[in-house]
Amino acid sequence: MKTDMRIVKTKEALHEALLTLLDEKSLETISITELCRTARVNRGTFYLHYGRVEDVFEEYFREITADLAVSYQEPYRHVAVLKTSELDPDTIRIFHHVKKYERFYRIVFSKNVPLQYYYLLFEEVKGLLLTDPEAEVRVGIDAGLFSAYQANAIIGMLLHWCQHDFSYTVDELNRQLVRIVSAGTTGQ
Amino acid sequence: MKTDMRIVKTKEALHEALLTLLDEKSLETISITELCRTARVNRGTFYLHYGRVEDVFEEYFREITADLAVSYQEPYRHVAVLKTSELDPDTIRIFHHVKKYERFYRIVFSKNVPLQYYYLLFEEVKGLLLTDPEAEVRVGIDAGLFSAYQANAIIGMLLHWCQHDFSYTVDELNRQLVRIVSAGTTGQ
DNA sequence: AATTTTATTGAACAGTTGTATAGTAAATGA
DNA sequence: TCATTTACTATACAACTGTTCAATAAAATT
Repeated sequence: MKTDMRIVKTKEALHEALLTLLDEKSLETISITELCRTARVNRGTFYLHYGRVEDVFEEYFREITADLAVSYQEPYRHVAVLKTSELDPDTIRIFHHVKKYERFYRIVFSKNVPLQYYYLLFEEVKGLLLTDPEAEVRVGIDAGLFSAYQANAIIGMLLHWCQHDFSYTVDELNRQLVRIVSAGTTGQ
Repeated sequence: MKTDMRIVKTKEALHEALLTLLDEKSLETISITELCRTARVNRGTFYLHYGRVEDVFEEYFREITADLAVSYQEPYRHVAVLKTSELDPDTIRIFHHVKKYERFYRIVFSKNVPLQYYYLLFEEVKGLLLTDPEAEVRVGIDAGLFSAYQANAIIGMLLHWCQHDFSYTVDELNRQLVRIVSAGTTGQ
């Protein structure tokens, strides 16, 4: 059975209202009452679907992280983007993606926002690494631990990028990632 | 001039009350009113020093991350703990530290908590890496970006550890880190 | 010990939160 | 098209939030 049209309408109204309000103020300062007033949705209805304003934002952000995955799945020139060896700056798509949705990632990485979005991104990037064709696990290294290490390392670059107001160019970051990864940590 | 004794007393009362309440319920569910009632501090007084319950927790957590730094500064056997080369499992202290304060890190890494604590930890670990005696920056690699990469990679392991209910032993993690780092990413 | 400074208190305010209930409206499916 | 199901609304409630204020108490300064 498909979802009730009324639910779709309610959610769309809340999504739209959230975007409108985000143009004026920060996510933390948007109250449920205010969001519902803007969306012309009863506050009780809100609680039927969500618990906090942040949950509405999360619904949005899931679509965005899905875009991240999609851009990797298309096999044209973006294959094996996060291959940790034989890494080519032109095949790395993650910085493009983040730049494209910079406005959202500024929110995701802002300090008063809950960790839930961070985990969403973390899981997404880990997933990309695990579907990496070169996933020949090294002996003695825990695969889960390793992908957590690698994925979060890249997110660390994103955090740094955001902290510096996204002032690096995408190409610059691609080159830096290649250097850091291919330099490894032993072969200085 | 030193801080007023009344302020110290008020803050201690709030700290104590927060610990008491954290034994029973999660951080997000503790209201300002409840915290003040427990601490026997007027709610208006709370707003004189803090804005949210989380800010009281942050004050605590700062002491804990300070302990992380201290354990590295003592030059006995813990020197150069996060040296990225010549890494010895016995010199790595970060997993010991996190295990010691597991109760706090469970909160810091829980999904409804604001990113502010994460950044506190991120900055602390980055600081440890930057004071690394081996900080001979490789040519063409941005030092800030590199330490962000490395620091967050390690925190990625912590996230994974927490997600798996801290079931790895400290020694196991130390060994894994050594393997991951010293295997590098090129020399498969 | 007396004076000045300032942290804390208690009270009050409008607005928000989370929850519940009964009535209404709209979508679904036969 | 009609009956059934279910999402939505309006309203109400107690508790919490963020802020302000005059009064008080307790520090710091002389």
